[in-house]
Amino acid sequence: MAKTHKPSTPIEPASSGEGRGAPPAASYRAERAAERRAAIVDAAMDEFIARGFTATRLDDIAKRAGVAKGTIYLHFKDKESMFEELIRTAIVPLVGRLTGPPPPGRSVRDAIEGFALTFIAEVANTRRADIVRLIISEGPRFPAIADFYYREVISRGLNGMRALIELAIARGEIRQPELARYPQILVAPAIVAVIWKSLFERHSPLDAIAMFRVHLDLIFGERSKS
Amino acid sequence: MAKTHKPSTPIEPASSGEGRGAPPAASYRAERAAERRAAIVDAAMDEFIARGFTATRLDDIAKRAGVAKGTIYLHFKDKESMFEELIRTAIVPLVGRLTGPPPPGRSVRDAIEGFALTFIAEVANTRRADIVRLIISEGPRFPAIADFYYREVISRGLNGMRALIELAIARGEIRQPELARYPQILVAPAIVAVIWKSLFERHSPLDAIAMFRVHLDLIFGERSKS
Amino acid sequence: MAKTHKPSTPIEPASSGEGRGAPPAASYRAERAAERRAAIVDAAMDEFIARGFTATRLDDIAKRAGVAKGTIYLHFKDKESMFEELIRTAIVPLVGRLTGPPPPGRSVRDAIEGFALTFIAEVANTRRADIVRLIISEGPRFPAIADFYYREVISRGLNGMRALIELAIARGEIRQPELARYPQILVAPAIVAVIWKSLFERHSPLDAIAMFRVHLDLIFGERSKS
Amino acid sequence: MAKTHKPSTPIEPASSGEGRGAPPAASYRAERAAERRAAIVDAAMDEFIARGFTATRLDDIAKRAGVAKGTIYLHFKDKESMFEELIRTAIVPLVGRLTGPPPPGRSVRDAIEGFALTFIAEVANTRRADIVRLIISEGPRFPAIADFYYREVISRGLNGMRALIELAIARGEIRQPELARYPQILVAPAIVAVIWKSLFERHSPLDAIAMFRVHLDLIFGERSKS
DNA sequence: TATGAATGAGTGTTCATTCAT
DNA sequence: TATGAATGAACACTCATTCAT
Repeated sequence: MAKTHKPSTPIEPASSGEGRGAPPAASYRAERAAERRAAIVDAAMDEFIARGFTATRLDDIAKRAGVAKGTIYLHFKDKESMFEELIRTAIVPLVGRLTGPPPPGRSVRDAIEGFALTFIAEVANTRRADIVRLIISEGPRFPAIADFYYREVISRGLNGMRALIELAIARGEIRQPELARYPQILVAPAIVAVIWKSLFERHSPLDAIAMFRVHLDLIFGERSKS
Repeated sequence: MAKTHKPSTPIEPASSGEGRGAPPAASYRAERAAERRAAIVDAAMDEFIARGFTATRLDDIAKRAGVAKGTIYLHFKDKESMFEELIRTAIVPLVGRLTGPPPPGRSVRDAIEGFALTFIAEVANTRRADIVRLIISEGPRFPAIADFYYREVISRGLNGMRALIELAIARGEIRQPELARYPQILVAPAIVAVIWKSLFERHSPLDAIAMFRVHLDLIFGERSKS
Repeated sequence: MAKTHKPSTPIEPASSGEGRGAPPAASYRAERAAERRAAIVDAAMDEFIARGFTATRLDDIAKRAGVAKGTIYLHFKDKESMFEELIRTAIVPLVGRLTGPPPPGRSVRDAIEGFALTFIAEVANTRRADIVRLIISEGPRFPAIADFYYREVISRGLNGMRALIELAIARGEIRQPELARYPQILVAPAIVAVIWKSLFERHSPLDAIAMFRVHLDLIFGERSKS
Repeated sequence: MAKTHKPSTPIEPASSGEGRGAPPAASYRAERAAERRAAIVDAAMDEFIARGFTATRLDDIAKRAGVAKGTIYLHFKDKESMFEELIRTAIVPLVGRLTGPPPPGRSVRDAIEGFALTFIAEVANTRRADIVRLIISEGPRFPAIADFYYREVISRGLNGMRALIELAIARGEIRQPELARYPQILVAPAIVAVIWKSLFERHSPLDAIAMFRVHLDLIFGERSKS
């Protein structure tokens, strides 16, 4: 009954007409609404992750969020659009952090390793891993989600990776020019780690970071020191 | 909507059995029962793949299989055991082919490449890719499936891979001894290819075989010719 | 699985055209049919008693009788007529014994006591008690059964009782002439005993015979000795 | 078909309850809920009486009660607990009236006759007779019902009767001390009357009250006048 | 005659969605 | 805005009955 985890995503209220700078006194209602919405989003995420789209009951979401069932319909048109909106808002915040900053003065390997560590720490080892699994699960039934995800995350991410790889090739860090054609190879172990966590962690724990380092050694050549 | 693929698994009738004094030659009844069962299995696989476990309706399976709803219950106890049995019988036949034969005189790379080509041809580019996705999707809700799959497929497969890697290290084909600790790296691109096919093939087709060859180049060093 | 109780009623084969004196050699089939029918009747009785008409499954009857489900339909038109026929054949044999013989030289009390002891021994303390309960249960839904039972058992039985009561009044054994108008009073404790056995025997066992003797004492006056 | 009787039991809403700050006066919602629940209880009683537990369809109950099928599940967990709860609430109110008040200054016979008249008027000649028949019918399949009924009704009722009988013996109204051991005899004709009404009233009407008076004459001796 | 696989209408139960309060 | 009782379509599963063997 008790909710112990924090909302996975910062949510902005979408219902009221008041902007950010509305008088704080009058916006009490809007704040409450935003809180409720956040609670619903958070509860829904948990339930969808645990049961998948179809098997999730709005009743359970409402109970977990501490609101009445009807309240959900004040924030979302129906179960399906709630799900789609959830997936969107859950993933977008990640993209900026992962593809955003280009490499400073460090080696490309360090940059990629930094991204990978961030990804593994913030995705593979958190509830977000299950969101990725959820996208894999429900994607085919929600073309809109697959489309959105491909457009906003996959293609951007791969382009970012490709740019890094090309830079590394130019710098001589990577000697496999073909790799630029398949940036998926670069992230494949991270994807596998995410799936592994969801399915087999209890059968045999996996040290995603160590695995990824070995993978980088394959690509960049073994590290001299460290 | 059209069913064009062949039944994914050869199924033997499990329930009927011929009457006491029946001629040992396959009786007409037993044959018919086996046919019906195969039709149900095939139809169920299609539906489960298309909709996931919960959203699949037995009515649709029956309609697609061309039998009455009640007939399903002559072959399976309930929806859940049907699903579990399907997953099992769909995957097991693969394992033998993929882990079975140890490398003859060829190089380890050739052996692995052979396996990978088989895997990609028979899984990534067929309906079985969706079965893998189904396992990823429903695994967490069907611990029995995750258990079975880990025991029968994953651990065996990884052990096979590890043995090959160690052989390659001994022979000097691979220079990264750490790779033996993470055989997952070896197969990661194949997994990613499977997922890609299910979700993004229509956004951007992926040449799984070419990708895997680049991956092998990373591991074994670039091929001189070919 | 094993059937240990004996068939509750002697059943005559009703299907073949052969009379009783048919050549014993040629009647093997008829005998087998009669056996099967008896097994079905017996199994059906058990199941109907245990579950009532609607909740009884023909599958269970067939299994218990050791025949195939279809075989039942060779002997009975459908579930409903099977039930009605069962009730009829189960009750009729009793009527003769209970109302049949008029009192010889003994006192009326002894005659009634003899009947009552027979009834209690052969009904209240056997499976037949449950048949009575079954009639009470299903009677309203099977008017044909209530009609039949009233005609063949109740009215005859009450008339027999009434005759006995009037005889006892004429002889001075009973001093309550009104009793002849309500022969039900005479048998009421036996009915109550039957119901009690079915419902409350495990809560508090009831000595039906002793109770009935006390009841007879009320009617005939206390017995001088015993 | 027409529903003319009043709901058999005053029911209080068990599930809804008024919101936190709701006025303590019975809210409109709570009233409506109680009404609906009463309608369901009433309709269910009718259907169960007419068809027995298994043959009764929730669809019919809902239709008769004028509610949707799902509404039933707002008040009862499932068909079985609905049935058990119905039986309980249908019987309990009777017990108080029947066993409650000990005899004032009147003769024991008058007290018992008073009880019997009440019982016959309120049970044998009303729908409650069918409830008794229902208990007889379904008791063996619902041990919880038989247990409850034995505990709350039978054992209390018999104890009450026994106390009355012993009082009558002490006062010299009854000369059969053995009767105290079988209070069932006292009520047997009432039970028989109840069953008779359900099964054979249309074949031959029974004047339960007159019959019971004759029975009392047997026990207490014939009444001087009347 | 006997079988039991196959059928499909029927039933209990669930749950997304609505709407009076 | 928030509620949660009410709805009713939908679905898993059952079982009396049929019929090809």
